[in-house]
Amino acid sequence: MTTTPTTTPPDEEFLRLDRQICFSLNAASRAFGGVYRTLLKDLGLTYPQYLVMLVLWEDGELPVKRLGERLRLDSGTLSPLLKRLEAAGLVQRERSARDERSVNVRPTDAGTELRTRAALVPRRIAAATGFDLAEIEDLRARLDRLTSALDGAALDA
Amino acid sequence: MTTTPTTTPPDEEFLRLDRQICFSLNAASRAFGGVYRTLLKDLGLTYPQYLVMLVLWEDGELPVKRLGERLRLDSGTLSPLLKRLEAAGLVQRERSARDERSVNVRPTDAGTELRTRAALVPRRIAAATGFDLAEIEDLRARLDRLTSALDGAALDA
DNA sequence: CGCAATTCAGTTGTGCGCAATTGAATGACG
DNA sequence: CGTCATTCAATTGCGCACAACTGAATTGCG
Repeated sequence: MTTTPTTTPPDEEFLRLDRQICFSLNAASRAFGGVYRTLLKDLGLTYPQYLVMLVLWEDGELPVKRLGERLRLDSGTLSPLLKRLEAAGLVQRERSARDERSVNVRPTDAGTELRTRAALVPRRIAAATGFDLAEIEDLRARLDRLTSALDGAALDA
Repeated sequence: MTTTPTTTPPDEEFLRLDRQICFSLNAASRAFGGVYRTLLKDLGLTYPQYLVMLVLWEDGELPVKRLGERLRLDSGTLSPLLKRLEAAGLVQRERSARDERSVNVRPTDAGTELRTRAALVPRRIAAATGFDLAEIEDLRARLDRLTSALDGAALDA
């Protein structure tokens, strides 16, 4: 087949499933979910709950608002999630004294102790990917750039 | 700081949120979701529904099982999703005559017509990423490789 | 043929993820 | 000081995603 300049690759060509990055991205995200699910089962955490604990281990204590900013999640997701973590005895929530609209979240002792057990997770995840650290870092950088671009583009809606 | 061979980077170092590829991946996936949400609103489709239609546009008709294999989704996700697509008049479901356990799904005329309107979506998505086609293709290949590795690693659970 | 294992779609229950709304608390402004 | 807009967390409603289960249909095997 020679090139057909009058009918360059039509839009429909790009509708093929195997051409959609979003699909590959979505599939990779869910594949990660599966691996995390098995790894985190011992800790009694889901993957999003694990992300919340990561932030709390770093920051110690912070309002729900900041937590949402760091994780790109809103209160509709975080409120019930934090209640479950509180019910599990891993975090504590309390209204800020300075600003009673705000709720501060911090890990309990049990939540803090969980960190040492969680410390093994990243290495096992990295091993499951089959990528070396440089590859992972490169991919992460590309994905962050992608997210920034997409978030920027979403503003034009 | 010189190299400290006795205490190489501890596991805890990798617990930092900004070190987790999974988080970048998850964030990128949801950022895509946001862009698709606005783009697909005109078509009356959600993003997963759009993926289903992509497969149906390619294959014309196929059983739920095959649909799930191509999209990496199970019946728990697809059954209600397909019901909604059927209620919207975009697909038709019917029991296979050869094997009554199987249900074949195919686009209705309205579903097929939607394809021409959807043809504009991929280009607009590509534009939103700010990546050129080669970059997208490269990223897609890496992600697919990642998914394969993760799916393979999940089997050891 | 007859029975057991397998293969299907569908259902149920739990947990995100997000839009939209609610209602309390705060801050700005006259 | 009062009013009004803003800023919070929480709630509601809907749609995935996945595990576990159900029940019908089919296949395999003796």
